[in-house]
Amino acid sequence: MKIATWNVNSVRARLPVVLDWLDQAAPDVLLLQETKTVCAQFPTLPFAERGYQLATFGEPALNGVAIVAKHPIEDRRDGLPGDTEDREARYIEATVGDVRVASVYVPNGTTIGSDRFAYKLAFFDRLRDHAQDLLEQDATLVIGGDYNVAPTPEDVYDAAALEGTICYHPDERAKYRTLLNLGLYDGFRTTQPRTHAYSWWHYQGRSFELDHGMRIDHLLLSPYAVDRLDTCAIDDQVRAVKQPSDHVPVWCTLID
DNA sequence: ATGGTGGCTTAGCCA
Repeated sequence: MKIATWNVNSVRARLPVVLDWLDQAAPDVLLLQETKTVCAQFPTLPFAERGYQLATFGEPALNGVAIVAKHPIEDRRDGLPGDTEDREARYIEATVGDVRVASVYVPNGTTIGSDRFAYKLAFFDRLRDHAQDLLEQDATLVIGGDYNVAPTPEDVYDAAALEGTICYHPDERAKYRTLLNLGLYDGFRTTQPRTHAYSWWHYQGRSFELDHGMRIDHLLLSPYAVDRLDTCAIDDQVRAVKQPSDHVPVWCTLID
């Protein structure tokens, strides 16, 4: 089973790029973030024409997550528990085949010390608590998404320069590590322990040409899932297409 | 360099 995650930065603006990649890569499951649309405006037809089913969770203009799958999407849940006031569409989870999958869009945090940064750290606590519940049910679990955290110095283009800045602040890295400490595995690091690779490059300047990127999109796997992990890779060539997302797909294959 | 780029929605926010 091939499972991918991709922050597309608007599914409507990115539709041709997403469909091209889908036709080439043919994943069984694609976990989308930043769809930036209400569900009624989600372009469902081109996915259906390709034999994919959809579960979408959106809001106007911002955020938005979705699960795209070749097989039936069952027992979905929209949103992360732990804060009834939180209306942002950042989490969707469902069962596809014998795997529980989730698409998560962790808040960016904007500025260190801001309200948005506090929301980001609190979101990580809620994600950790919920993942713990799923692990206690012995789920074969894959949580893919834009975590907006580069975990280690190997995951940023200039660790010294970026230390303490958004997406590479020690408080964020500590929150990300609490997920690993539950017993979740970073699929990319498990299969490629020392590869420097990025999943996001800023739109500004010549970030991609200079390879000034960060690895902030991750597939986290439960023990039963990582037992079946075969390959994990980042499709960085997708950043070079016309009108790209600032993120590229990250995918893994699980042995059936 | 308080800029730079992009999307949504329409000038300001969020990333």
